[in-house]
Amino acid sequence: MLSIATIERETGLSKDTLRIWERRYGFPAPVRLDNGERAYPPDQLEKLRLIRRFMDLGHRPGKIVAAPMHELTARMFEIDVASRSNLAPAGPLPAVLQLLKAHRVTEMRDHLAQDMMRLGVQRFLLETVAPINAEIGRAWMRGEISIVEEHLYSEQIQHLLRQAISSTTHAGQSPRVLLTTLSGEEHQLGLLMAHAFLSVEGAQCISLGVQTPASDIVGAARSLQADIVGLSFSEAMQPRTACDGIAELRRHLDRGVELWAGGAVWQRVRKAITGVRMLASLADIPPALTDWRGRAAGQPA
Amino acid sequence: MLSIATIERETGLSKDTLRIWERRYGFPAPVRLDNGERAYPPDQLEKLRLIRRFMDLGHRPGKIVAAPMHELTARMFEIDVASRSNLAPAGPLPAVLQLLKAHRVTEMRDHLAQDMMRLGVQRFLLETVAPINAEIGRAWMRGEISIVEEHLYSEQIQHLLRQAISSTTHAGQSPRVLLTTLSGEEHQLGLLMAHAFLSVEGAQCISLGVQTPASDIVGAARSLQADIVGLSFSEAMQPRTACDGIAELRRHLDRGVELWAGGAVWQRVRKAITGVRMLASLADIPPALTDWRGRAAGQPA
DNA sequence: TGTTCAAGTTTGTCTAGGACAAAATGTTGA
DNA sequence: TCAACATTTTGTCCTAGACAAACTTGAACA
Repeated sequence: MLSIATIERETGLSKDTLRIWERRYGFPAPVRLDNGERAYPPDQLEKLRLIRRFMDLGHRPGKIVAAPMHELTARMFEIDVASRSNLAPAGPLPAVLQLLKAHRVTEMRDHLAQDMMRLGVQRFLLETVAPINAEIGRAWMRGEISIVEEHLYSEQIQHLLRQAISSTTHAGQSPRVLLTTLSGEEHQLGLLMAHAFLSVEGAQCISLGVQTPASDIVGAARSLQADIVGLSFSEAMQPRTACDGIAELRRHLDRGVELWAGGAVWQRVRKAITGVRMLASLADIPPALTDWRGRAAGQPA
Repeated sequence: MLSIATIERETGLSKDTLRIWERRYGFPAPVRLDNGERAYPPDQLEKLRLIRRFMDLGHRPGKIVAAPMHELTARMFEIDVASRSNLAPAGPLPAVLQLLKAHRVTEMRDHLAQDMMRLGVQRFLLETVAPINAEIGRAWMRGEISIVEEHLYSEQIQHLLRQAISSTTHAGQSPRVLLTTLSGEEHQLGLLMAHAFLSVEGAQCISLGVQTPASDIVGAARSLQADIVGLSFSEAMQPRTACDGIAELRRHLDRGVELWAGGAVWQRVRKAITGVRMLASLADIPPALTDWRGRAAGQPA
């Protein structure tokens, strides 16, 4: 039996949201301990995870929270099938995933390294890493892989990407991009992917790692003379939180500094935020850079 | 003016905690918007950050939350002076710190890289990285450097160490060490230093990164056939929490698997825990490895 | 002097249900 | 087809009380 705090941590749904769903839709329906606290059975956590996936796809809670589990799984299965046919068929994906599930780490790393060499960093990121990330996310939702596999995979990718970054030129390139995530966003992988992508595009990246408070970012952008501040948001982040955080930062950041916000969250956010460039995919980076360089050439300092 | 959600994100203090502190200690004391919502002035965020530092040092809120700001800054200053006298300043330290404070990242990286080449990975870790880490911790306490500098430094060291790790042999070495940290311990640097150190000592390391739940570690050690599970604890961790966590893990871990606990916390812990090897410094690793190899040679599988 | 145990205090998390603004959706008219 | 307005949906914030876990204190004992 799981506490409301555990459910919040595991699903990313706030305690307030969990309580109000219970009041409005009758689900989740935790049993009560003697002291009146909610205690959630594990299968309700599973259903909440599934609901979370629907919400991330843009569905609204009123239509899905009260729906029976079998209906949800059936509908999600259809979506899975549909989305899978979109993507580049198979390729390195099943092989890497199988090696991962078998905990054959060394072989997985070699496989990925070979792929990176074959495709180049950018295509590797777009055609191999991004799809595998997505598939791992789905597999985790389905309970097919555990935290351990996720960590193993993440570590290997980190090693590869940092190697790629190390081998690019560091000095004197433009634009200068300051990369980080806001407090509360602790996912490194998206940030690192952006770093690698930008580096091979010839940008000069300075990464602060994850979780830099907004006020410190303002100061850092100034003292490091960044042209652009790039923030990464993971898919798990609430769109609301992301929007608030980035709007707050935009308000304090110097006018001359651009603010780019990357990550899958932005696919779910419609409304643009003034002065912020939203990059819902790594593929949006090259045109954004071309843009910037055009403008920089037009108005030299 | 900042909302309660922003304060939660920036300080890591939950909304519930912020509200109850206000009720009990009279601080924070946000103004109210027309609709009754709390709006915090930025200087209260600053004080909350300082309070957070005290809490991380083991202080309790009742004694510090209501204290006036000047008293807190004064006490923090004393703590810094006290901690400064412990260690003598050393060789490459001032140079790197100065470059860091000046945000001359590229030069700092080159300086560190050169040092690693000159000394070798192990001496580099013991004689350069560890002292600089300590000095940066103190400087941060003193308020001489900000989170930004800490992040910049940490990123550069990460790059260097991962490069070092990549260049070691991966296959077939012994012992097999599974490296990670427990949930709640999110500091990567110590883990990565141990990883680099063990790798050049000829151990075969598999890192899961930070924050792996204890139950998952048990399973991972089994399926990855680890000889040793290595956990890293940062200095910020409470000794009590560290002891409880590691004892819990020892109870569930298979008998045949050794458990090594590294990090500066163990200098403050007197009582040994049965079945756990405590390594208060990186320098304790070589004898521990020699030990293990002696035993492994005596009792071959 | 140091350790162990019980009593007392501090502290964070949980509860309930009401209120409201922002976002999404539905409806009307140009 | 698009813009403007009305309605519904939805998440976050509010107050204030309760309680258990964590920590501190003090007494009793080795």
